[in-house]
Amino acid sequence: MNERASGRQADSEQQLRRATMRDVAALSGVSIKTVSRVINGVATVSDELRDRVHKAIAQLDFQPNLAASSLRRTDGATRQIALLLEDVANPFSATLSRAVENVAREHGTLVFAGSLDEDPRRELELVRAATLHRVDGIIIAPAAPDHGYLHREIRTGTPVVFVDRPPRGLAADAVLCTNTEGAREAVLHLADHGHTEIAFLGDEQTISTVSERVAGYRAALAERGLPERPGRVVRDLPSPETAARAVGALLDSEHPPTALFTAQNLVTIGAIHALQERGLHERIAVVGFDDFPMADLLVPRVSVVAQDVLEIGTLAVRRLFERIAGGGAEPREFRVPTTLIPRGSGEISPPA
Amino acid sequence: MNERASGRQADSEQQLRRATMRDVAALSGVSIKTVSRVINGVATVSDELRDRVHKAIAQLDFQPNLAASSLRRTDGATRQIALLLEDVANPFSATLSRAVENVAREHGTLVFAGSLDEDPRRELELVRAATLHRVDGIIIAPAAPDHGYLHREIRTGTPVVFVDRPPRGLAADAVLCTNTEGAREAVLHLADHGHTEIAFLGDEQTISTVSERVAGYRAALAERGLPERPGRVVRDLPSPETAARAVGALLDSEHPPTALFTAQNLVTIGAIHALQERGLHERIAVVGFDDFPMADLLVPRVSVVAQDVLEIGTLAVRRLFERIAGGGAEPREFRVPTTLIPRGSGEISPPA
DNA sequence: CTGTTAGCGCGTTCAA
DNA sequence: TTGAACGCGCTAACAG
Repeated sequence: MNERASGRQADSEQQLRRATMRDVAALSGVSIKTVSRVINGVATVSDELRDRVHKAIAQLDFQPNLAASSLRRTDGATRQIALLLEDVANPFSATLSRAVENVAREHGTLVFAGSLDEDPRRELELVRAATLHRVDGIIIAPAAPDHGYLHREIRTGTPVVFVDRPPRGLAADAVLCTNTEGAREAVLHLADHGHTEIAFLGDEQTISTVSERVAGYRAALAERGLPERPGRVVRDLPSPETAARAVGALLDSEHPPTALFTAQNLVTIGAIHALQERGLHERIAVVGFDDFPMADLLVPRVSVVAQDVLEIGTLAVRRLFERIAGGGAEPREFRVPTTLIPRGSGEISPPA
Repeated sequence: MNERASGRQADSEQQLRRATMRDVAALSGVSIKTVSRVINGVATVSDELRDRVHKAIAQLDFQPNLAASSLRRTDGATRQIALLLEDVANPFSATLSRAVENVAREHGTLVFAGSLDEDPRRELELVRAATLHRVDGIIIAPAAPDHGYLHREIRTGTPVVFVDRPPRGLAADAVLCTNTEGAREAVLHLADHGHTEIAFLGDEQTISTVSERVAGYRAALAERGLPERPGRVVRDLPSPETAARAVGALLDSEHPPTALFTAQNLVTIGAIHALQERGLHERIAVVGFDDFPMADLLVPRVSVVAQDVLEIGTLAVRRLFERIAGGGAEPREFRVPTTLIPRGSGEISPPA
């Protein structure tokens, strides 16, 4: 009765049964409910009983079963949230993950991390897995084109906060960066260093993100009275390799640009590769959207418009916990400002 | 009865109660147990009842409560594991995290990710949190100096697999890389390019990791009949800044090295910074332990001994699921081989 | 301040 | 093939 019929042990030792509240109650000679009170820090327990219970807990190494507890509890909180990102291995997602963990820790809650890989089906799967586990809330950098399906989760008490990309077909909180303003600032920066021939290179992850950045690019050109030449806006570059090829094509065109605004991380990296291969990395100006590790070790150092990823994550998770606590405010969109970091590549002048 | 007294809704709509098996049973006119059988794919249910149940499930959007289920089921599996890493935001941890997620997904289980920050107390906290949630298993890149406290968890049925660093004071599975052989190969590589004055720079995260790498360094020197000059082994470099200073000191010393073996990521980056500042990055050879993003965009490209992080993570998580399934084999240490990647910085010859 | 009863949502046991 | 009773570990509502 103190062991289980299982082959799980690593050696020949018997597998131990975990102590329950009943065991603690029996050992300390109180009722199970008194143990519960002690565990939950309810004040109405005499010092003597509390001591006895604590001793029994220590002796048995009792660890309360959180799942059983939240099953019974009125608020039903499970003290776990889900964080669904593009890919936990990329620096943006990884940093976001850390920010969320830091705040979740203050709330005594654990974080499920999952990768969507830009796959809407994967998004559905992971959201479903999260609700099966009855997470207290979800933070999501979405891949799906429509999020109406989340309405049901929100209505049944699982708040959802979007990061990086806004919800579609659903009213929900979102924490985004200032895509348009950031892109505009980058392109103005290039223009102010004398460039009139500036190309835009972007990926196609989310139409909203890319289109906001294109809008910023165009706004900057318009502000400086620069024309947008045909073929200067290249999108749909899913990898550094395709980005490198696109840069090659631009440079080989009739009117090659003298500056590049690369609207995403991997695109920036691909562009730098292409420029290095042609020996043009000291002649063509580059400003990238999103900072990346090592950007200040390259030659030239890479100027970027940086997102404050920690701030985005922190805002998102704080908002989520407000919702979990019962905040019934209207859904809101938060915008975290970007910062231009001049390091060298964006300050290259055009050829005289 | 179909709503809850809670302020959680985002707008003025009523909060919905989640459907339970009881609701499904009532709507489809069968017993709760039959619903349970359908959910769990037990064959002994007539087609007609199964259909009725499926319809009711769809109509009510019923999602079984995994926690309640595992509370009752014999194996007690919760379909969640914990992954405790140095810092989910660093590339090594992030890649490991992705490998674990990929395999966990095949097993229908979610992954809690947590950061230890080299803090033993944090390790205890997170392991405790994981057991409170009754995770099915734990993968850990440990920070604590002793892991005896985990013996109890393993005995109560929570298997633990170590990654990157071995357990101490505990017999448990571990997946590590070939630190000694990798370091040896790096230093032999430098020696074979003509270097006789090779310095070792390392951090101090784990004595075992660093000391294995030092052992490899010394083995290589011995094999080539090279003496180890005093002061050539520098450890305890926690950051790129301290590493950069250490490189400066070495270069200013009486017998400056002509090649550096940097035994950890951040140390490598700090060393490159220092060399760049002195304009020596094309003259002093460098081989780093651990690959890092952008290593092939720097000038010169950085030669490294790379760990196969995906393989380490995959092995670890596979082993964990074997344990969860009840594999009672002896604890084992797996070693994943490293790979030397020559890119330029390690092939610089010493001055004639 | 303490204990008793009931039941969260579900799987198991066993009888029909 | 189906269902009733029971209990997993815990907390809520009430009684004393």
